[in-house]
Amino acid sequence: MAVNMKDIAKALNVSVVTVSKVLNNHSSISEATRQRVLGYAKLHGYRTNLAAKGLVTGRSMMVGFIVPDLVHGFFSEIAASMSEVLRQHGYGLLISSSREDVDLERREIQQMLSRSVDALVVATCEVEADELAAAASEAPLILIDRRVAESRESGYVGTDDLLAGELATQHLVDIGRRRIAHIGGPDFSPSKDRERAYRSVLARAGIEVPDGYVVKRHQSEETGHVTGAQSMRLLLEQSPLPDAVFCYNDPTAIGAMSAVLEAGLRIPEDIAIVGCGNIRHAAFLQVPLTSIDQDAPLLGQETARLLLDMTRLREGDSTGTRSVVIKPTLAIRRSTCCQDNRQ
Amino acid sequence: MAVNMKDIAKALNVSVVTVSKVLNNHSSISEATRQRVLGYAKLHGYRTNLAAKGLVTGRSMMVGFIVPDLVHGFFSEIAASMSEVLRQHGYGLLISSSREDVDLERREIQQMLSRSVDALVVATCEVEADELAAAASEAPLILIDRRVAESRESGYVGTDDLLAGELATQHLVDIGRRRIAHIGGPDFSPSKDRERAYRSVLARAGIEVPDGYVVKRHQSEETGHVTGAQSMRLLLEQSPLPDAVFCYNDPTAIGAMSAVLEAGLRIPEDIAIVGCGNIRHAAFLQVPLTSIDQDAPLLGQETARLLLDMTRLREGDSTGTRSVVIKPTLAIRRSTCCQDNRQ
DNA sequence: TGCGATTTCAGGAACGATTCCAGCAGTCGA
DNA sequence: TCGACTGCTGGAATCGTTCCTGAAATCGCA
Repeated sequence: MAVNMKDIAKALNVSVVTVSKVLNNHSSISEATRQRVLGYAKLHGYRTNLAAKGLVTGRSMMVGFIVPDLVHGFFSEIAASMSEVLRQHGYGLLISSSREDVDLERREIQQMLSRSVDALVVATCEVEADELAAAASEAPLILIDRRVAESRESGYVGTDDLLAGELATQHLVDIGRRRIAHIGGPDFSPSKDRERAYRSVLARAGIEVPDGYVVKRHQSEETGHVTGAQSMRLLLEQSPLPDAVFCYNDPTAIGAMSAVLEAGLRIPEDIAIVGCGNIRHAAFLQVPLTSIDQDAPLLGQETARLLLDMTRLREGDSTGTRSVVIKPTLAIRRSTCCQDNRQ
Repeated sequence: MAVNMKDIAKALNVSVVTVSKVLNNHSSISEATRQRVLGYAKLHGYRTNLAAKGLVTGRSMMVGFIVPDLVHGFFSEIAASMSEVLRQHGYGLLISSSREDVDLERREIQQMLSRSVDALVVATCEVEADELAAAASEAPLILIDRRVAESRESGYVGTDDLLAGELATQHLVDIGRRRIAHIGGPDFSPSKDRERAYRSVLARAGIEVPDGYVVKRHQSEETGHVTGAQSMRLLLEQSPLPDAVFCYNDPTAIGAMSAVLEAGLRIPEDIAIVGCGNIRHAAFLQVPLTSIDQDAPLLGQETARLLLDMTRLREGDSTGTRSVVIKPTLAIRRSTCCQDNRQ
């Protein structure tokens, strides 16, 4: 069933080269042959074999995307919008999940390179920069969401996490809270920056952060809301009790909220909660959740753009920027505000 | 930087064939050469070029997955678990979204075939079976979630949607509701089966379905909760007012719930709601949502299994079954039950 | 009519790997 | 001493494309 160039060439009594030229819109082919080839190709449903094409052109027209968790709405939203832009440029998207496992991430990067992707997008859980630099030397690499210390070699697309932390914390200060706690995340740049901003906003406002007010738990296996609830229970043992919590992401905030409600306290009256990520159903939670919107679709689009730039770079036409940082915004809802401000 | 077999062969003064044999664990290579090749390969970070390998073996070790919406948790959960199983067998996953667009789906199928995937998994929005059959003749095809009329050629993995509809509706009957409405979905097998089951359970229970009690809206662009809310508003104009609604999926149910609450009615006291899909945060919604659990991770795993079977099929070793139907279960929460039964 | 210039096409090599088959030492048995 | 066998290695073809070089055909023009 599958027709290839050789078949067409044989059937039409021309050479394979001629067929190739017609199919790639090269000039220097007579209109008559052109039509014959085109006609036969369409009739028999000829389809380019991209693997073969890639072998000789050196471009597979595929982009690899490695995420820590595909089910996390943040990443799937990025994947979706990225894929959409890439598709329009003829690129396919090869996705795999590292499940927050450093070793697996390494293997998957190798695997992707083995499939000779034209570029690699990684939301890394890898701390060492060498491995990534090594990968970057083989294919254009874009780090997404999580920045790594020395990523000179690679591009970066992410959120302005300092601003994210600032918006969230400042908002809590603005609504009059003074005992503001924080639930942090794993040791990657986003949570570190968010925590840093949290501390500096409070310092600027002259508010102290008691020792037990910052909780971080490793969330290797369990999903975010489980660790969120556990962390919140720790905070509920503090005295004085916090009157607000900034959670470094939404799943954590969801867990925190359920722990607060279980303890018989009210949101936001007793404890206000801010999350980060603004997941799809944030407005429909037990208490509609105030959250920092990172605009995941935009992140995906910008990544795709940068990617296209970087792959074109080989062809000499560099446009410069290698790093895109997107400003987050605050979506205020019931969890920090007595008036239901559903967006 | 990139080392290939030719480089290794040249450096070690052996033939490419010898290198290939070592790397593929062929016997009939002396231990000495074996070690030399292996050593050199490891040292220089040799990596198989899977595109080249695929060209000659005819197996690209990639599976294509086409979904209507990547962001929908149901599909991303399937993708994640499927990818995990496939990964363990050396397969990569090429994902793309059809955005519920028949034309786009067709183009993406062609694109995947052009990349010579070893198998294709499609949650189709196509109603005509011909195109799919054509695709199936070129690569093993598995339909997922949505069944198409005559899919002899292809495999199928999905939920027992009749049972899903039955569980949901029967549950509403069991808790004493009698004015049970339904919000249906687009014209694919899952929603059709769920509606069919809804009607037959009610008929069996001797409960009538008034004319305006079944609402269906096209949800081309908007996300589920928007159409859910719109549909619910239509139901709220009915008289007598329904005292329960079975929504064909969770996003719709979320929208329906918010419309009910906005109208100043209580869930479940005035109107009970059942969804389907049991999305990740179903337990943390405004009112924790009773939902039909389709076990998306299991669906993904079974798809991967079936896939592996089907690709092995060429090699003569067929195991028979081409179709897997998974029994859903009922997850009862507040939206149908006054006692908070959070799982 | 003949020559160079120009269009139009064909052939061969390459891309990186696999696979089939042949060849070449050695070793063993007769 | 010779043939057969075994163990190891290499040559050549192949997969479907693209790219580069070169040849044939056409044409204009002297």
